[in-house]
Amino acid sequence: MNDKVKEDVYPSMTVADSQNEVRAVNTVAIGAQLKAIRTKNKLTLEEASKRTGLARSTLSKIENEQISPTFTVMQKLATGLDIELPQLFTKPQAIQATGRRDVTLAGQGRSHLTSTYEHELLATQISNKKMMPYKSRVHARSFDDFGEWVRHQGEEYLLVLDGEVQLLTEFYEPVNLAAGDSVYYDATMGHLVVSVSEEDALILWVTAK
Amino acid sequence: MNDKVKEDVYPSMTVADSQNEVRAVNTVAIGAQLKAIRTKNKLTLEEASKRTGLARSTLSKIENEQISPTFTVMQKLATGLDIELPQLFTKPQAIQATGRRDVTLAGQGRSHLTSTYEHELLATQISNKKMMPYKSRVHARSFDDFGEWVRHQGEEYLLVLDGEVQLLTEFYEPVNLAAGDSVYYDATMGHLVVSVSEEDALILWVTAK
DNA sequence: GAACAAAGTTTCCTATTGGAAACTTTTATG
DNA sequence: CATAAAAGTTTCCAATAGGAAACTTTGTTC
Repeated sequence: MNDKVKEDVYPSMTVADSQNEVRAVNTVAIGAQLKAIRTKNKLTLEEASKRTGLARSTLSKIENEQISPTFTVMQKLATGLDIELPQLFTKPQAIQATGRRDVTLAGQGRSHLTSTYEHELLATQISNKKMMPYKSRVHARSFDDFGEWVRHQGEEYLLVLDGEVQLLTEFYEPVNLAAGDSVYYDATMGHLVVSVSEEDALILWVTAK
Repeated sequence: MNDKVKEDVYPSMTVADSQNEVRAVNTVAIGAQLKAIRTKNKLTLEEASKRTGLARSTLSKIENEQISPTFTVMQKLATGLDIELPQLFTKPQAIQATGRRDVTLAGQGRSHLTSTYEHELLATQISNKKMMPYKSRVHARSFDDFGEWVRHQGEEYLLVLDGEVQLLTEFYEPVNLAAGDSVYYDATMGHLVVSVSEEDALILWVTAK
C-alpha cells in the first residue's frame, strides 16, 4: 500500500507527495525500441528512410545494435517518425499501474477527515499511480476556515458532483461552480474550495504531479 | 503513425493522442546544456572526464557543438554526471499549467463525436496539462461496437456520473459500475466501456500519460 | 516451385566521432 | 607583470558512424 504517514497534513498535499518517488528514466536498447516503433507503424526500412532522411542501411544497423547513433541522427529519427525523442530509449511506460485495475464502489473509498473537508480516497489499492482521485464533502465556508492558502506541487482537476462551491485562488477572482461545472488549475497557486450551498457540497478531485 | 485517420476509430486514443503534441519535448542544443550542468556542479572538464570516462577533449568538443555525441556517449554522460538522460537536451521542464486556471461550465466543453462515445472535452483552454479530463456519453452497448480493444499510453480514472456502465478489460472480468462508482486502470491494457442502463450512461474520464 | 519483387542485411568506402597529446588561454601567486 | 599551474581548446590519428550499392532473405504470383 502507499502512504501511511503524512496523511494528516493537507490531504491534497499528501496525495501529491505520495507520488514523489517514481519517474526515473531507465534507458533501454535503442535498436529494439526503434524497430518496435517502425513496425508498429507498419513502415519498411525504405519508408522510414524516406521520412528520416537516413540511409536504409543506417537504420538497419541501428536496429541491430551494430552502431550507436549520434544525437543528430536521433533527432532525425524523432522528427521523421513523429515521435518524442525520449521514446527512442525509454520503456513504453515505466511501471506505474501496469495491467492493473482498481474499482471503488460509491462510498467504499478510504475516508479521511479534516476540519474543512471530508475526503474519500479512491483507488487506494494501486500505489505509484499518476493520478490521485478522491471525492470530498466540503465543510469549509470561508477562507478563514483554512487560515492560509493551500499550495502543493502538481495540477488539479475538480468537478462539482453536488451542491455549489466557490473556488478561491491566489491569482483569480473567486468563481462559483455548480454541479456539473469543473475547473483545472495549477496547484502551486494558492487555492481553496468552500461550500456555498445549503448543505455541504460534494466534489471530485483528481491530482497529478 | 501520423495518420490522422484513427481519429474516428478510437475515441480515447484520440484523446490521449491529443496530449502527445502538448507534451512536446523540444530538444535543445546539447552542448550548452551539458556545459550548464557541468558548471552548475562546479566541475572542471578534467573532473567530468573522470566521472564519465570520456576524454577531456571530447567533452570540450561536445560543449562547443563541434561534434554530435553518439547515444553511447550520452549514456556515459548521464550516468557519470548522475542526471537523467533527457536532461541533456530538454529545457528544465517548466511547470506545466503554471499559475493557470480554466473553468468549464456544465455542457460548455468542446464536443467530439464518435460512433461509440460522445465526448465533451474539458479544460481545453489549458494546453500542456498533465491530465486530460472529459465527460462522455456512452452509446456503445457491446464489445462489437468497437471491434477490438482500446489501448493507449497512460492511466485512466473513470467515474460514473449517471446511468450504469460495464467496464470490459483484457485481464479482468467485466465489472458493472453505477453512478458514484469509479475505477482506475492502466490504459495500455485493452479496455472499453459500454452502457448497460436504459439510456446512455454519462461518465467522467481523466487520462494521464 | 520457378521467377520475380520487396524487404532487410552486409560490404565497402568516406565522413565524422572520440581519445592522447600538443597547444592556448585563464587564473593564481610571488 | 613574470611565472607557474590549472582549465580549456585544437590537432592529429585511430576507431566508428553513416551512405551507396551489392548481396541475401522473405514474400508473392503464376
